Amino acid sequence: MASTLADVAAHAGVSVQTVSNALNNPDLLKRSTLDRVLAAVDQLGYAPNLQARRLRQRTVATIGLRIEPLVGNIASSLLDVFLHELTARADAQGKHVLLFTAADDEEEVRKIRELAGQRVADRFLLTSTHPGDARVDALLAAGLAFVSFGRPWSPAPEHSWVDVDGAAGTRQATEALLDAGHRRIGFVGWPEGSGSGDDRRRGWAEAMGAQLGLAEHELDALTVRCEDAVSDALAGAGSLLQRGVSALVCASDSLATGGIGAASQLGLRLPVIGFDNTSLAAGLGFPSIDQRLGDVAAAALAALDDEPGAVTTIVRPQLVRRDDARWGITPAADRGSSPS
Amino acid sequence: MASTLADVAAHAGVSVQTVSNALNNPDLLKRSTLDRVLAAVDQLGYAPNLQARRLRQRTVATIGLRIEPLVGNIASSLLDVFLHELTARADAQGKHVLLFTAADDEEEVRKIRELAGQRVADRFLLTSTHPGDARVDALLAAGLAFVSFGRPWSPAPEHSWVDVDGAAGTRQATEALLDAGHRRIGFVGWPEGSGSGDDRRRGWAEAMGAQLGLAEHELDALTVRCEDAVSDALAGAGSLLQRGVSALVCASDSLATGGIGAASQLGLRLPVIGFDNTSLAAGLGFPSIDQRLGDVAAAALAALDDEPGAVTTIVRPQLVRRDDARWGITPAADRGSSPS
DNA sequence: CGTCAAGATTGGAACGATCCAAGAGCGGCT
DNA sequence: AGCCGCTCTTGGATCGTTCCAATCTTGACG
Repeated sequence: MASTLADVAAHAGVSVQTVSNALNNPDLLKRSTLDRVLAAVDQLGYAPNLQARRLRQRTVATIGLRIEPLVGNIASSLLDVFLHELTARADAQGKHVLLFTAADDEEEVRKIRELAGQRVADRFLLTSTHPGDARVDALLAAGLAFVSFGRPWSPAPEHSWVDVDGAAGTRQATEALLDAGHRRIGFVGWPEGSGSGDDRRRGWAEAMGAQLGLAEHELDALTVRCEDAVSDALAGAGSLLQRGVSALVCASDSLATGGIGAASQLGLRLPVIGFDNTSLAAGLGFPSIDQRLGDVAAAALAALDDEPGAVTTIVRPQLVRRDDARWGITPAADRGSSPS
Repeated sequence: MASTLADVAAHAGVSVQTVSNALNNPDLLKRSTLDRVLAAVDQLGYAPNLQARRLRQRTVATIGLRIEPLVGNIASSLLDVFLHELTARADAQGKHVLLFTAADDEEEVRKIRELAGQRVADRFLLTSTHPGDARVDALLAAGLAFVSFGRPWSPAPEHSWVDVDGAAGTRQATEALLDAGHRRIGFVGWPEGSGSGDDRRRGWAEAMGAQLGLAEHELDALTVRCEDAVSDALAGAGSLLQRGVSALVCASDSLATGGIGAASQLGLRLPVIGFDNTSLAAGLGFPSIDQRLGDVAAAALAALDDEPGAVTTIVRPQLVRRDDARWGITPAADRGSSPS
C-alpha cells in the first residue's frame, strides 16, 4: 500500500537519491528528469515516511503543548481558538502539534522531558505562566527549545515569550466608552497580585486618568475586585452599580457576565465590556477584548524557529464591538445614524 | 545528551539486544542481568527513540484529530474537555494525540490520507458526523483505522462509533422536573432534521408522554425550535413562557441561556435545563446534561484498539444539578430538608 | 564425567529516509 | 580528436530500534 523512495526510483528509472533530491532539492535535477520523477511520485501516491526522515535528521518538528484540565472553567474556549490557530499555522510550516496532559507544573516538566527524550516532540509551548513558575528554569536547564505564552516572572528572561498587552485592551475599551460620553466607568477586576489582572486594570486607570484626571483614590472608588466567577462578580458589580456607575470594563468575560446579571437585577441596562472574547461574550452578545490569538500563535511559532536569541513579542488585543447601539458604546454623535 | 541502546549496553556490559529485551521482554532475562541493565538505564537516563522504534515496527500509536474552527461557537468548550480526556487516556496507553485542521470534510479526508501516508498518525477520530457524511466511506475505502464520535448516517455502519444517548439525557432532565412537581415543561430545540436535536427532543417527549399521557399535538404546543443562538432562543423561549410553561428543557446550553434571559425579561424565575454542560452552564450556574466525554474518549480509544470488528458504544449522559433550590428542581418532598 | 535441554545472550539484517563523496555524461574549447 | 569542467546521478554508510536465528551458559541427570 505504501510506496517508498525505492519504489518511485524503480518506477521512474532513476536512483533513490535522485528521487530524494527531486523532492528536497529540485534545483539539482535536469528538468526532464525532475518531471519524470514527479510523475512517478504522483502516480504511486508516494508520501515520505516521516519517521524515517526524522530518525535520520534528528529532528521532529513537533510542538508539544499541555492541555489543561479546564473543566467548567470559562477560560477554556480561549484554548480552543488558540489551539486551532496554532495548529493551522504550524501545519503551514510542516510542523505538527502534539497534546499532552499534566496535573501540575512538576508533572508537566517531567512529561516534556520524556517527550523530548523519546524524540516525540522537540519544541514546547508553555501557557499560563505565573509568579514562581519553575518550569522555565527547568526547561532552560534541560536545554530545550520552548516559548512561553505569558510574560516571564523570573528577573532575567533568557527565553522567548509572547504575551498580550492587556493594558492596551482595557485602554481601548475605556476610551470607547469615554468617547460615547460615559464618565463614571467602573472596573471589575481580580484581586491584586495577579500580573495580568493588574495589567488590565492599568489600561483602564490610565485612560480614566488621562481624560478625566482622576486621582488614585477616585479610581479605587470605581474599582471592585473579586474572584473570576460569575457569582462573585454579581455581588461585586452590584455594589459598583449602586454607586452610580454608568458603564463597566471587566478583566474577564465571566466578570462581565456577572456585571450584566447585576445590572439586570437592578433593572438597569448599561454597557459592559469583557475580556478574552470567549463564547460567553459571543453567546450573550456583549462586547469584549479579543486577544488575537492568531497573532500570538504566529509569534510563538516564529520564536520557536530561531532558537538562538530570546525573542519577545507583545500582541495588541482588539476590542470586539457587538450591537453597539444596544450596549450604548457608540459615541453620541454616531447614534441614530444606524448602518443602512 | 541523548543516550542510545548501545550506550546502555556498553555501560551494563551486555549486548544491545539484551537491553532491548530488558525493556520489552523482561521475562527473558536472568534476574541479575535485568537488574544490572535497568540500573544502567536509570543511570544514563535512557529513553528509547520512538522514531526509530516506530520505523522498525511500522506503527506510530498516534491518533489524528481534527480541531474545528469554532470561533465564537458555544459548543467549543465541549471540545476542550473531550480533548483533555482523550489525551489523558491515550497517554496512559502509550498513545499520542496529534491535531490537525481542515476547512471542510473534503480537506479533512485529504489531510488524514496525508498523515497516514507520512506515518505521522495511524488512527483517526472523526467528530460531528452528519447526514451525507462522505468521510466515513472515504476512510473505509482507504482502509484506515478510525472511530466516529457521532452515529453513522450511512445505512450500513461498517465502522466503529461512539455516541451519546441524547434522549436518555433529556428524559432524565424531564423526569427530574416532573418529580419536582412541574407539569407544563416546555422544550426548546433545534429545527427538525438534525439527528441529535431530534434525539434530544424524543427523550423529553417520551418522559412527558409516559407520565402525563400527552398527545403529539399537545407536545408540539410545548415545543419551540430555533437556531442554536442565544438571541434566537430568547424570542423562542419567550413565546413558550407566555403560554404558561413552568420549566424548560433545552437542546443546548446556548438555548438554555436564551431561556433564562427570556424568563428574566418577563420577571420570572423558573428552572431551565441545558445540554452539554458547557462553560455557559457552569458560568451562569444552571443545570445541564453532561455528555460524559471521559467515557466517550475511553470508548473511542477502546474501539481504535481492536480494529477487526466494528464496535459501537452508546454513552448515557448525566444530569448535572446546580443549586437545585434556586432552580426549583428539587422534588417538593425534598425541599427544606437541605443537606446539613 | 559427558550429554541434553532449557534458558540466557549475541550478531546481523531490516525499517526508509538523508548525508557524503565519488562516478558518469555532456558540451565547449584548443 | 582529446581534454577539461560542470552538472547530474550513483552507491554506500548512517540514524536507533526491533526481529530473527544462532550461539553460548548453566544445571540436572544418567
